[in-house]
Amino acid sequence: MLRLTKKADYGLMALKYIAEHPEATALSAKDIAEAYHIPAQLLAKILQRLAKVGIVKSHAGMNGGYSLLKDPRKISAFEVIFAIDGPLFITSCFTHEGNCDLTNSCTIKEPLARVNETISSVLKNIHISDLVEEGRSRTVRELITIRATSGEKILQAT
Amino acid sequence: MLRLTKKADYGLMALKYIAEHPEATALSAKDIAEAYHIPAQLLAKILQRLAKVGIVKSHAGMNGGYSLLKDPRKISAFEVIFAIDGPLFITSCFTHEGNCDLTNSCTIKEPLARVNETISSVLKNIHISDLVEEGRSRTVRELITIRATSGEKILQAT
DNA sequence: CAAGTATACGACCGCTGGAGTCCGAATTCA
DNA sequence: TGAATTCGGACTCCAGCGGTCGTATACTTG
Ligand code: SF4
Ligand code: SF4
Repeated sequence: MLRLTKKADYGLMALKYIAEHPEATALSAKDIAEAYHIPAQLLAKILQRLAKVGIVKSHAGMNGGYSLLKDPRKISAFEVIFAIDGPLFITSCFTHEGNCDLTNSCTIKEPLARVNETISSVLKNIHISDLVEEGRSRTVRELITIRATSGEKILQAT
Repeated sequence: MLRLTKKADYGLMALKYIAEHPEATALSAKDIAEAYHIPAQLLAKILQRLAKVGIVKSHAGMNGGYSLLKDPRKISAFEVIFAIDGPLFITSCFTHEGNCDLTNSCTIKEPLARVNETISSVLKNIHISDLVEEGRSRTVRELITIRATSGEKILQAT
């Protein structure tokens, strides 16, 4: 259930790695791949996707590589995942709007859409700068505070 | 990204349907399947899974079917999804503990685990009774209130 | 300019796992 | 007993993920 693709995983790792090495003007895909023992070619493709949406900048030629284009604090996990895996969400109706032929008879669609929204906002509030900080300062208390109240208490018609 | 399986989807729909019809002692899988236009056989298997974990009770024989075993308010979306799709989570390392061979070199694992935790708690706070209410009282303000603060502000070493 | 090194990009492929089907056995009601 | 129904596993089908390859292209250095 609810799996995050490995590509997105790699993408986040790579971004974190780049953010941790601001001294380098550009980091080649191969370097990053070797640092984490992940297939270089695959990482390259991922970074290309990220370059396309303007998260990262690519420098061709020797001593080339990738460098951050945006402030690490401004890059949310959401947009990274979105750029890599596309607009795929839990409901599978919702985004493709109506591929699931049950869209009208389904009564569960709307509540799930709200759950969807919730998860999205969680991811949107996580930035790769947070991941970097995570590595430096040990034992973090809480990265996210979430308070999801039980619903039925808030549930009231307007 | 982050897809919820259709089986889990169906499971939630079925449970909601059963919860909406407390007058019936038992509802056959076929009836529910026809109501939502989903394959009956598949739904049957889903309900069997739910019966196994004690969420629902199966009655064999004619006029048989399934009935809720627990209070709708006590059945969380989390346990339903868990029962159907198994312990599959976003990280894919985390639960299978160490199938991803990068577990040690990966620096992103822990933050993601926390995200995982967050999403889980969201699902745990949603019960099928909420879904039923959703259908009756129109225009619900908010089923879930979430406040995910930006992390870095809370981020402090102990 | 030419060589060498890097990314760019699309085609390609094996395989896992989700979606769905089938069928025989067990169970219960009439 | 017989009809109706669930039970449960085995099975097929196929989209999509993870990963590879090859070629085109762009840049740097000498
Ligand atoms: S069954 Fe309902 S919630 Fe699920 S994909 Fe179809 S319309 Fe959306
Ligand atoms: S790359 Fe890291 S976060 Fe992703 S599955 Fe492997 S250990 Fe877990």
